[in-house]
Amino acid sequence: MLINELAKRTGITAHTIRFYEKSGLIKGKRDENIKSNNYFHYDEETVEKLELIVDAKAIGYTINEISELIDAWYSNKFSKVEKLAFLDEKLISLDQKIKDLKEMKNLISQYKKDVLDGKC
Amino acid sequence: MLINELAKRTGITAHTIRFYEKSGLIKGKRDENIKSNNYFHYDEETVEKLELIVDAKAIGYTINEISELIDAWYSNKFSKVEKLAFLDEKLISLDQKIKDLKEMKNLISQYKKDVLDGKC
DNA sequence: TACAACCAAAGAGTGTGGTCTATAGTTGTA
DNA sequence: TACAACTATAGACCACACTCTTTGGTTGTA
Repeated sequence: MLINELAKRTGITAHTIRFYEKSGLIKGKRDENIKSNNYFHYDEETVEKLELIVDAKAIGYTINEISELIDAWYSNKFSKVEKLAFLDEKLISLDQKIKDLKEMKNLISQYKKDVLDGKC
Repeated sequence: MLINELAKRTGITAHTIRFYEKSGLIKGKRDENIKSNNYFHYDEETVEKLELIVDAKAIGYTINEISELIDAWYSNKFSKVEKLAFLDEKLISLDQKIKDLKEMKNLISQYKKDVLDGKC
């Protein structure tokens, strides 16, 4: 699959995909049989990764965090134990974020009460 | 209270406080009795606002969103109905964010299972 | 009165995450 | 074979949220 098909399938522009490639989040391969061009070819795993990137960005993960997450999942850079430790860390910080969001909900609910009571 | 005391109390640098002031999030007042200088003076409300800013930033709110939130709470720019509508909107988007975070938790838990099962 | 610590305002610089432009080459269809 | 549509690379540009520097002045303590 070439970059334009990948872009269509994921809804991410070719530009941004190239940016992610440059940032090390994904990796296309050249086809060695084709010498007339230098095009990148992408596989299904890349589609999965881009979907993960979209989700992770939505919750505020940085490119760097996403890169680590992809490594924990797809690469063999880390041992089983290291991968599990990293993923546990992510789960804990997600719980913290959820807690923070709930606190903000309480705060805003309090604001609402005060507005209703004409306190401001 | 002058800027340095405000900085100490909130843990935000004077520089950043001036940046927030320039961005319209907070407003110091000049003391009209003092003509030898042009220093800003801050009240307790500003401390509250800065604490709100810290919390809101932690959950990923932009300066602009925080500015709107402060207006919804402290200013008289908006009617009661407008304030309530705005705050309800914020509550809904917070719920969405919590949902997104929970989805990411599920995803990462699945990754953990796969790592445990030696699937990657 | 020297001087460190403080203050304001303007503007330059930084890092992140894109987004766009320019250039140059390749491919597929009419 | 003309030409639209595709590709890569490099680098410019953007908004955001700071962060730091410069300049010039004020205040409080020894």
